[in-house]
Amino acid sequence: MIEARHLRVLRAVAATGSFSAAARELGCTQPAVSQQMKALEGSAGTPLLIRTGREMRLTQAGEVLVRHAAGILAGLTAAEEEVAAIAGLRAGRVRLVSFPSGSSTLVPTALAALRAAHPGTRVSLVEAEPPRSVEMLREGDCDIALAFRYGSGHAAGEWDDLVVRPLLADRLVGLVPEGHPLADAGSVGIAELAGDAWIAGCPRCRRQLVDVCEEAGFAPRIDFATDDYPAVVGLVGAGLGVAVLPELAIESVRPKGARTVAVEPAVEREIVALTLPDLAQVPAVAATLDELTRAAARA
Amino acid sequence: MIEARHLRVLRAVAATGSFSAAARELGCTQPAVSQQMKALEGSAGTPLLIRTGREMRLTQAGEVLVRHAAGILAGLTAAEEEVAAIAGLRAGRVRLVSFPSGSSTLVPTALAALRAAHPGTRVSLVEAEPPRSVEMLREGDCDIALAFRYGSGHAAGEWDDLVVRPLLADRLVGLVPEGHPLADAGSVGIAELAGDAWIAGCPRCRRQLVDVCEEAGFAPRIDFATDDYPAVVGLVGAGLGVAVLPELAIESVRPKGARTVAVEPAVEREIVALTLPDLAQVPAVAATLDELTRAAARA
DNA sequence: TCCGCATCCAAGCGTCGCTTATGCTCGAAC
DNA sequence: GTTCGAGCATAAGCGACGCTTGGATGCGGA
Repeated sequence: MIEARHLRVLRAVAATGSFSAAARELGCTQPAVSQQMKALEGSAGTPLLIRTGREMRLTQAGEVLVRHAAGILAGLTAAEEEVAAIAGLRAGRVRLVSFPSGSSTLVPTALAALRAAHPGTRVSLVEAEPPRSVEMLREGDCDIALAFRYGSGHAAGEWDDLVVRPLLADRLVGLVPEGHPLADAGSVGIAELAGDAWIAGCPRCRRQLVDVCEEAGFAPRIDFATDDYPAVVGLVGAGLGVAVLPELAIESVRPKGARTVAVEPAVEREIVALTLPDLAQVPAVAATLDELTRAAARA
Repeated sequence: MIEARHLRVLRAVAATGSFSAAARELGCTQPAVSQQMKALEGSAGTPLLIRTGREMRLTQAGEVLVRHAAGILAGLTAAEEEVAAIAGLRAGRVRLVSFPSGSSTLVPTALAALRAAHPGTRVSLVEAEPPRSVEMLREGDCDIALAFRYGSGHAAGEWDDLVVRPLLADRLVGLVPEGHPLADAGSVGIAELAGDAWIAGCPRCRRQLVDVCEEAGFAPRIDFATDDYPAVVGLVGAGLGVAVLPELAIESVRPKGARTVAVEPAVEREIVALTLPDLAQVPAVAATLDELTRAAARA
């Protein structure tokens, strides 16, 4: 097995024509060079250098090795540089999966900051709801999954094998049509909306809604359910019902004909970024996580 | 510094998807693979593998390294094979320098045998007399020099720094024209030719002739001198004088009009093959030396 | 003939890398 | 639910490798 280290020394010897000069160039002692060349000749099975008096010449086999050394060492340094570029955030790719309301608020902010700090890193964004996004993460189809969970109702240990980076707590707010009796109330109890028609969000949010209402002593009459939050806002604005939905989800929606009210008891969902333990050590992934955290802090 | 050995292991891990399987393939233990991968990740500065449950996947940096590993390892094995071909006499080149009478007798026999035994080795042949041939050897312009020396008259230690492979002892024979009084003598003393005209050979042989004659008590009258031995034979055959010359030199010459006689005292020149100590270890050079020795033994 | 330069050689020592042995986790089968 | 097998990580021990230091040798130039 020829070692690349030996080829590097051989090249230096061939270039300088002397063991001592090669040692100076390589920053080691002359016996080290001498020993490495002896070792290389041993693994080559034939002499590579002929020491005739003062000068040092290559044998045919030595010339062959020096010729190959150029390509091999070039390949090695190219590999090192490419890896160093990834490690140093001058290159690299992160595959991010986010739920819809996250990808319209947190993600753009974080990616803009990431682009400014490390222009070489590329981020691809795909939208998926949990648990699909977590599944993708476990299967290696993405590097970071933005997900959310409600304080209650999520199985403990669900993400125990993952790195969970909390980003922010997203409060649920009520949304009622203008003209609704409670439209101008600063805060409403959830039970006060027991008689209204409801418009629910995504399946997990709908389940959460049902749980909260049940605790308040009633079962909501759900007339519509859609995971398209702008559509929810539109339905409420059209007077078709009331809704509770995450603050983040309506941040980028103009609530035309609808009014937001605080609801009691206060309910929050926790928005987190998930990744695999090993991926958290990857520089580009870590940097993206940091920018997501920073974007959440600014929100 | 990324080591080729690590890349080989990484490639095996990527191919098999498991440390244990890679260890089996590489013929070592699983902890060895584990440690090598940890070392490689250390020198790369970023994770290369993600261990998620059962399966093992590559990170982007890992993919980069595996991609480069193909070229680097291919280059290494190509270099190893080419050197092994030289070491194993399936390739290689020997530059041979010979004096003229050697190149017409010993050399063809040896090279034919070498070609038969190792068809891959190529030999180039150039003619030069010593000391020019020895000079070429020292300057790296050839690998083997065929030379000769007389038992007396050569400086001791002249070739002390060289490898001297004795090939054969070449006896000097006398050559007289047909019709010469001694043409039918089985053996003649050199002094009996004191009154004849002489035809000398190459400068060194001429010097040797003068020395021998001086010891016999006379100075030869040299009418012609040429290093072209067939010409010497021709001159003697034309009755222009007598000569002593190496047996080998006339072996391939038809002595037309001349007769060979043994001379007393017997004089021999020693034909040797010279090479540099390091070159003697080169397989193709060593094989050529061996074939020269064998050819000399058959002569 | 002396001196400088370069290589080789031997000894000492630190480090590296492999192996063996052990613990742990995960996934599958019963 | 429990057991079993496979695979990875870690620690200890040990052998070998490779570097450095110091000295000897040899060649070439002044």
